[in-house]
Amino acid sequence: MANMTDVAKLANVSTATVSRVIQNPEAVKEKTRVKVLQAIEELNYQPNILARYFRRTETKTILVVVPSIMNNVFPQMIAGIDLVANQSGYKVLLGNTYQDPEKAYSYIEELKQKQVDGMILLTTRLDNDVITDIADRYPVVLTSDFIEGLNVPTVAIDNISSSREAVEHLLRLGHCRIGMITGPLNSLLSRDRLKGYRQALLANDIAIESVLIQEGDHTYESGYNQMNKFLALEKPPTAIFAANDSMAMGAIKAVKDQNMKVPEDVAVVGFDNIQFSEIFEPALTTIAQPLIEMGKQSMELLLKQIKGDSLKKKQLVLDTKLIIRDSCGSKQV
Amino acid sequence: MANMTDVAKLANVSTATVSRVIQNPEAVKEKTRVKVLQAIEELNYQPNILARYFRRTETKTILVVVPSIMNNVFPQMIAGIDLVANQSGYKVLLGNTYQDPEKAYSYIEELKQKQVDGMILLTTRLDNDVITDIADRYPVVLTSDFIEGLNVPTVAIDNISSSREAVEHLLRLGHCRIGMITGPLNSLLSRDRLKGYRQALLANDIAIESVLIQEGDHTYESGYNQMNKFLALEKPPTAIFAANDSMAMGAIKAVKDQNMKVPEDVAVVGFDNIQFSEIFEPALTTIAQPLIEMGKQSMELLLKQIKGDSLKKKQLVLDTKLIIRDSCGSKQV
DNA sequence: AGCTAAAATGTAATCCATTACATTTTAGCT
DNA sequence: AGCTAAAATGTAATGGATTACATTTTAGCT
Repeated sequence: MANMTDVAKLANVSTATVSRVIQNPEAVKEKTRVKVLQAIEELNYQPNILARYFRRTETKTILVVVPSIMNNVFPQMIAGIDLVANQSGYKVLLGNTYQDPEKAYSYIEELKQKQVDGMILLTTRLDNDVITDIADRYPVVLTSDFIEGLNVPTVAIDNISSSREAVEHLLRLGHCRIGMITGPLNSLLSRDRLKGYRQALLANDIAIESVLIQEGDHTYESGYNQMNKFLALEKPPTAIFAANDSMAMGAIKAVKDQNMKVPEDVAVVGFDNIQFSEIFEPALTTIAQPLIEMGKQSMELLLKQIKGDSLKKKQLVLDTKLIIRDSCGSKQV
Repeated sequence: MANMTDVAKLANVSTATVSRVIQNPEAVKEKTRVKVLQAIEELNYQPNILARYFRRTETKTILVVVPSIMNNVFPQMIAGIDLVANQSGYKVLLGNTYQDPEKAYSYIEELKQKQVDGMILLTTRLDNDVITDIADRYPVVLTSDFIEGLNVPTVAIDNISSSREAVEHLLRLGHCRIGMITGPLNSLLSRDRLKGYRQALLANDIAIESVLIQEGDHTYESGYNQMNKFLALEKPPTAIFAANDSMAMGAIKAVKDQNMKVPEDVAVVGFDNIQFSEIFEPALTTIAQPLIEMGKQSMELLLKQIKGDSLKKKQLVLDTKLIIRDSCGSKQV
């Protein structure tokens, strides 16, 4: 494999000139440029990227840390990230944590060791201090989990108001006994969605009943199981807000298995708008997150940091949208 | 940031010794090792990985080329790859092609430039010659698309016999007018699944009718549309083999929309066993691909190549499994 | 032609770990 | 003690692009 020196010799110039032809062609006279280009062609020269990375201490690679790529929402976010990254000449490294904070910390090491130019955290269970610390020192974007009080670049949705909107939709349809199946409450995101539920009820003078709040774990099965608890109640709820679509589907399945109907007997609203929620029967009424857009914006925000631009807006909150389909039985908004 | 020379000075040894302590500790006397380790500790030294990569011409990174990460089957394969890669100290770079061969070629460049140590292609539209060529020169694994006649390391399933099995299942249930919705026939995978369908019918002395074969594009919508064509036939098929689960679901939806029932009026069998096929109603009878396992095995195969081991078996064909659920209306095997 | 500023090019240091080869130290033996 | 083989350590070259700084060339002007 030919190196830069070979090219320089053949073209009868210095390596500096060859380098300039590659990096910054306008800085080289037309005539020399052509000469160098010919030499490159003739030797079939390709710059050694590893040498460049080493010299420049940059890798044109960013790391996306994700709890599990098999989870429905992440591939879309990653697709958005990848799209922008590609346009800007960056590569995307995948970091599965398998929910293990240990793993997450190991990815931070990669950032410290400059193996990557930046990092996007799609949700996290890391210590706030740690996040603040590395975000201070390296390009980092937090996506999806907005952590109040943290001054870290973030792209998120407003989980509280979105949940409120979902519940308000049920209220508007006349439901006043509304149950909620939450996500794991050790995560802020889950607590926020619960908070939105509470706010909506309170604003409508409906008392919060703790029997109407069940904690799930975002799986279809947990939605099924928690719904069964609701149905076993003396006075079951007439509507359910599930903190994500998988649980909503599980809940609906439980209703069906009791020979009852959705939305006639129980209305269900979900959250996420995963691909399948449209195909599911009844088609799920749900809160749509702009997943791809979130990915894109995260990458944009990261790029700005990498370039060293000062960020006017560090925290982006994107709009969600209530998608009305069939699981709540309403045609109007 | 301290470098190796700093450590060497502090520990009063040469950089060679420091390097050995890191790479090959047994080669260093206990006493010196401790001394060096202390110096490393004291200076908070971390080796410059980029320098190492450069020097060694290896990056401990592999590239996974995927048409679109948003497609249902790929995240699972990637998860399998990632698992094994992690265990072996490799990182996974994501290469979305967005179905664009141009993009795929650009990823091959990364391989050539030694930006990655190896590459796993999850399906591809690349020229056979190109694949053979780079597989000759670099560690490469082809996953999912088994290309006959190509002597390239491959992990795949037997699409032909799996499809045959799916159709035989329908035959066993007494169907003799069986339609097929294929994938895009410019892909070998799709043609193989069609071939299996043909073989099953022929083996049972049933003539192939071209009206009973419709080409879809793997989307839910195409399944829906092609099914409608079948239903418009004078003598519609009583059973359908869809080349993937999404199309199977679309087909079922079309049947339902005509106020007919699955499996009573039309039996449907799919392919892939995506997560959702279990939740879908009726739960899909389908061919399960061992996606995670395929990912794992691909990575193992790649690792062997990277290590330079000779491959006893270059081509792995993993078993699929017919998962009988409700969409064909059978309880027996 | 002669001068100057700007443009183009060259020189050589730099980034830092790795490793082939050379040298020194150690251990085991008579 | 003296010898040898083995173990441990050191020396210094190497990988290849980048770039600050120095030098040369060019263009534009009087």
